[in-house]
Amino acid sequence: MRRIRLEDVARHAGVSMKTVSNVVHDYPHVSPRTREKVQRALDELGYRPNASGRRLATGRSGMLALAFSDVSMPYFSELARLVSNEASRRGYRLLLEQTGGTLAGERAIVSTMEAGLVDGVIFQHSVMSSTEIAQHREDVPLVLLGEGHAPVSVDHVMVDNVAATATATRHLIALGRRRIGFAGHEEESPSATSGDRLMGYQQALEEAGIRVDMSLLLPSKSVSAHEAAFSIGRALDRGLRFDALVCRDDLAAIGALRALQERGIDVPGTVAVVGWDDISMASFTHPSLTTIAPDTEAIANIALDMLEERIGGYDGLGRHRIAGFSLVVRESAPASS
Amino acid sequence: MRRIRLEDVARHAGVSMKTVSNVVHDYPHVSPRTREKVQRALDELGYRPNASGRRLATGRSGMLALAFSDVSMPYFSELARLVSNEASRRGYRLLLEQTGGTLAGERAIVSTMEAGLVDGVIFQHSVMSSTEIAQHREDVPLVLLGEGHAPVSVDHVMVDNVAATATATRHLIALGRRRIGFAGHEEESPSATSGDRLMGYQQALEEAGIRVDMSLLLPSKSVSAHEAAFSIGRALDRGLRFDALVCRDDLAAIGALRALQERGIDVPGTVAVVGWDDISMASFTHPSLTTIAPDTEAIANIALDMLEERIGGYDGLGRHRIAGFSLVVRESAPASS
DNA sequence: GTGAAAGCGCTAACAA
DNA sequence: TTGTTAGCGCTTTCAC
Repeated sequence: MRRIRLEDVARHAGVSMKTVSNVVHDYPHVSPRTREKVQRALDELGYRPNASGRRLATGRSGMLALAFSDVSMPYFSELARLVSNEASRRGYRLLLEQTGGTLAGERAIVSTMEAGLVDGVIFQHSVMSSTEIAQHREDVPLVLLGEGHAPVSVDHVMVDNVAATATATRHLIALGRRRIGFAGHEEESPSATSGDRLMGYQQALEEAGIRVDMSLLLPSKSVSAHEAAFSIGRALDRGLRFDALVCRDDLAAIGALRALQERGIDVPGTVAVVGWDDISMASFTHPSLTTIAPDTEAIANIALDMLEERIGGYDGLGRHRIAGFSLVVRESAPASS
Repeated sequence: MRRIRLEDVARHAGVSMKTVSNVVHDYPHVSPRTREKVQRALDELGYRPNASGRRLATGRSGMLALAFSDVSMPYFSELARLVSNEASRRGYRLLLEQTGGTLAGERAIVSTMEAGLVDGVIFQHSVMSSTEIAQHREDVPLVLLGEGHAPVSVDHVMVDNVAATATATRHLIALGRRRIGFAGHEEESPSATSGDRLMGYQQALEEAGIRVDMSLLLPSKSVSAHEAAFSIGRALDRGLRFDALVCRDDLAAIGALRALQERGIDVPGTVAVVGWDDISMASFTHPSLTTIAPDTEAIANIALDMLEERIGGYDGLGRHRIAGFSLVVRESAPASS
């Protein structure tokens, strides 16, 4: 059984394709009689519009791509949920692209993307230089997410990671902690995200007159709970001591909790821990995590707003927007009371 | 600057569109000279094929849809990662669709999907009847994931939830536990998944001659760590006692750990807990979770295999495939030693 | 080995 | 208000 086309419906109803198209699209100027007649034909034949045809004719695909390293990471999956919901509210479908966090993966996304596949791209890059991204991407509307310097030509939304991490660090200082470590950043070539967070950490320490002790920097082989637990555990076993830990993200914090608990070290009694992201699991760890909650809803909305403006033809310079954050105080680093 | 089309390249190279197309697609029968000439034109003009055009001509979109309730749930996001990777390995892009776990949401996915948008759909439904899905979907290749009875016409891949949950329950029995509860299923109208798991739980108890005590069934308002923690906590506060808990999924188990810890109840000493899914967080809870690990890689692969066969024209009856599982023993319900 | 031309299904400008 | 028609960019017979 062949697919039903617009033309079939037109013939069946005894009208032109244009009229059928009008009915399908709920155009105002159709006489009730015609409309009804066409509607009946539509129903009888079970017409389903063909997306490719429409796309070719309009030049719009109705799809957006969301690209980042790995959906299975809670921060990204929670972001994907928001972006997907908001995109479908705005009439777009969402294409998911994973880069694996590698340069090759990010390059593949950027260069492979065929013209006309998607109307716009939201891309959280981590290794590729944003200038390189901008070059390849002059043809498709693009919004960059996350840290790093965006080139002037490209829209960008981020959270002030430096300020946020400083806030978290100050919270620990207010708790009376002095030997405050930082954990979970990449061992070699830290990402822009890690860089900013380290900077905020350092800033808050210096502000309080605490010297930054390099031995309290505990990077891990990769950004994951597992590797963080491993490297923090190893440091503890070597005899390193600290009374608080600022973690690169909640996964690292969860790894930290694990490493500390395995060694019978009390959290937050002996070591207070703060995370970053406020993934939903953060309320359910034991103890629950004090963490930075970026305003992901704002991120999703701003990104989509800017993308829609670009799709709509806006062609100005790249905009640079900041989304908010807040410190969510839970058990792993309670209020100083 | 206008987009470069195939025709532009053809004119520039002084050949026909067909020849350019041949070069683009690496067709064998092109003379080296022509090939080189065309390639040069391609490079000079910076040609990028237009996806919509190709799609319309070939009838293939190169896209698959993956639909389920909510990407932010760890089981789904981890599944999405696998499916996305495997799909792109096979040359497909992945469209993400969230149903919100509601009937309306599932219906929207199924009926809204325009023809030609995707070449196939992988759908983990939870409320919609599979017969209804099958009806709406005669035009697009479809593979159903998860529990529930699939209609004969539709391909389906699932894990034997009854057997798996029975295995988990037997593990608790072998540990000497006798008052074994079940937690985290939906309060009203349990999903097929919850139903199967409850059945496996019951089966194992009966096998061991343990009477099923209805008061040990602890449903929650919705499937989430939060609601599970709430309803388990409330039961404990009412004085209910048990020595083990089979949880509907890892999120429920994480909620259970939380509720138990808040009340100072030792896990696994006083209460042993098992989960379902083996989400990556399961290794990092405190104590880490003993859980059922479905073979999600197999699920992803089998689903994609079947989908590709359908796309390739296979038109037989629906196949019904079973993916494996294993019990991963961790701290929350250790080996009986 | 290469070219010409007829679609794929839909939209939109222009007529009527 | 409705119809006609020329594309959108690519693929693919079928000649040459």
